[in-house]
Amino acid sequence: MVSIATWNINSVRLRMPLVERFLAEEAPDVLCLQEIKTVDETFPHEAFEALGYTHRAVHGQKGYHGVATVSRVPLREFSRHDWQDNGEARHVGIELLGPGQGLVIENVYIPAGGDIPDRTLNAKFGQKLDFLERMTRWADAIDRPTLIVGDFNIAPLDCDVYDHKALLKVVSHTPVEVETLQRFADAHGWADLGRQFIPAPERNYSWWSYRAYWRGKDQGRRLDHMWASPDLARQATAHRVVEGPRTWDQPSDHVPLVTEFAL
DNA sequence: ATGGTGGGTAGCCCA
Repeated sequence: MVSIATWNINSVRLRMPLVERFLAEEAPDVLCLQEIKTVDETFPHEAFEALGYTHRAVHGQKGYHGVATVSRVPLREFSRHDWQDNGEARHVGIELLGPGQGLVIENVYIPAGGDIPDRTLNAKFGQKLDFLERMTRWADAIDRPTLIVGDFNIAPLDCDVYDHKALLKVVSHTPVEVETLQRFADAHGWADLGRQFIPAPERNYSWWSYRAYWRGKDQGRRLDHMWASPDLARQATAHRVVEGPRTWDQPSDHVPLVTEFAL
């Protein structure tokens, strides 16, 4: 069995105590982090190594964005894509070398897209859609079992948000984003593991805004995803959303997902 | 009724 987790940590240095608790409790073999907000030189390598996570691929950036994949099983860095061609660190791909040998894990942080869902008024929204289009062309050429995980910043299904109608004009749930993400899904035939194991319309959220969480109304959205190649999806044996960390001290606004594979 | 919270960086940008 190989277990793989993904978590938008929103500053790995600030939240290392939460990461340590999560690793102690869930013990995934591989953890894919997004929004580490630091570069390789200031990444908390020692803390991960002390817990046995001695393998890593860090694609960091000072202050913003940044992704890292850490592991207690051997891996090698496989690729780094810049689908906006603007230098932002939003992807790192690895290949497992020991248990799960040959599996490719793509760790991605899709741009949030700003506040206004109109590319003529908000360049960030256009950049988000363009990022997805370029990912789609890339995915069309994938020819080996691959798992893609991360913060997609899109909640695709009606039941992936607390109020579908109210969020139709809110970036993360607009029809044009959902349609663009669907074209990405179709390009490789990705299986959405979150919904393979927690079928619609069951409640399934991974993010609650800092602004609204205090209201206590469970106004969540499913922005984080784990998608598998068709053959790999059949080897997935369990999947869970670990909501506990959202209630821990100084939490990320996202919670981790974990999938287990019979590999 | 158009706020609210949070992180990193530097004298605001991003989410």
